[in-house]
Amino acid sequence: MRRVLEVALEQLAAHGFERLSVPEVAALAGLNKTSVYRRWPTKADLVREALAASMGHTAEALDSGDLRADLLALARTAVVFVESPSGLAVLRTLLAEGANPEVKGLAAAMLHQQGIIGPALVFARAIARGELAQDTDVTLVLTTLAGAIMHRILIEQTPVTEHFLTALIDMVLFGVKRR
Amino acid sequence: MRRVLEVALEQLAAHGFERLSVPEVAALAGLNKTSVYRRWPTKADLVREALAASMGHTAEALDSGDLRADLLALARTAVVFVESPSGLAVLRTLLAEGANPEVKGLAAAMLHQQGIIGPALVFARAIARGELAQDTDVTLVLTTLAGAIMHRILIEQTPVTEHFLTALIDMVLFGVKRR
DNA sequence: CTATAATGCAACCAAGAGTTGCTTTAAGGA
DNA sequence: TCCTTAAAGCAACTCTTGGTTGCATTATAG
Repeated sequence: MRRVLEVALEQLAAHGFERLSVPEVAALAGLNKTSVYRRWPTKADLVREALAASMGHTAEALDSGDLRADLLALARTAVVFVESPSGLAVLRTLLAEGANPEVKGLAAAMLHQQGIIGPALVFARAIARGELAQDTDVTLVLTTLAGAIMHRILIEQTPVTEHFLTALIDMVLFGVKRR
Repeated sequence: MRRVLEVALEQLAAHGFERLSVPEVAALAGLNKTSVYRRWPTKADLVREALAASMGHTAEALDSGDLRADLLALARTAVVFVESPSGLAVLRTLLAEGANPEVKGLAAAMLHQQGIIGPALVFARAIARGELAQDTDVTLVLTTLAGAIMHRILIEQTPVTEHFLTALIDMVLFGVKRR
């Protein structure tokens, strides 16, 4: 039974939500499709549970007293998530099927649960600490960091190295700190 | 007949390649599906022609003598493309259906034709001019700029304002120029 | 006015998602 | 060991949808 969720996740990552076929998942898991339909009446139910089962650990908030260190740690956990099957699945789905509301809520909830919120706190503290200017455009920085990482993973399809991460964060931090 | 291509493009942008239905496109265009199937035997044929018909104008290389100005101009034309129906369609499709080879070649060709190459030249000239250090990590900068813009459009689904563009480029350029 | 090409149309086929009713298997308790 | 019950299997069916085909209709041009 656990096998079904694994297969569903694989299929989701491989083909996206739309092309995912419940009967096929059942077949690949060695089950009869009726068994699967019995437990998960809709495709969304199945996918939801598969995604939920694949995470469990949320990123805890960090506070090392240094923005760079906090960001690096945050980025590392984010990358681990985004490079994981479920992370890839969520992102791909969110990007591709941004229209489909059924999917959109599902994926967005996932991203939130996964602590894509943490960063806001980290920046707030950096500003309170005086490390960043009061009027820092936090949104811009977040967009930039997240965008670069996703571009690297989804489009260039290149693994995110530690070197890339430090270079990226150093560049952006340098750019944002003195303006 | 031209109407079919327009509708196909809309549908592609709205639902992605996989969910695009030829019969539905025909209906929306006020044609009988047989007429459409006659001219474009496969979905890929239809989409290919729809995309091809929607572009035509490629970004010409820029050389204002100032990296910031060149980048801004380049980014603006890139944004125009990415925010256009065909651009959105290509990107969404490329991201979502990166697996599907049929689609992959189609989308990749489009991106290339659209001059996502230009930036390399611009940076080469900036380095030759001495505006950037010899060992500048051009790839990182490109990844960052492209990623931020795509994140903004595809995930945040917020239009790219002039203000966002200048803030982004200023931040990144500042970060990369002195290190 | 007629020949030819383009379009419409209705019927059909095939595949795949999801449903249903019933049978079989498994497991646990008396 | 047998009986009860829950879970899984299975086959048949429905319904939707993509795609095909043969033929009728319209239009265009020589």
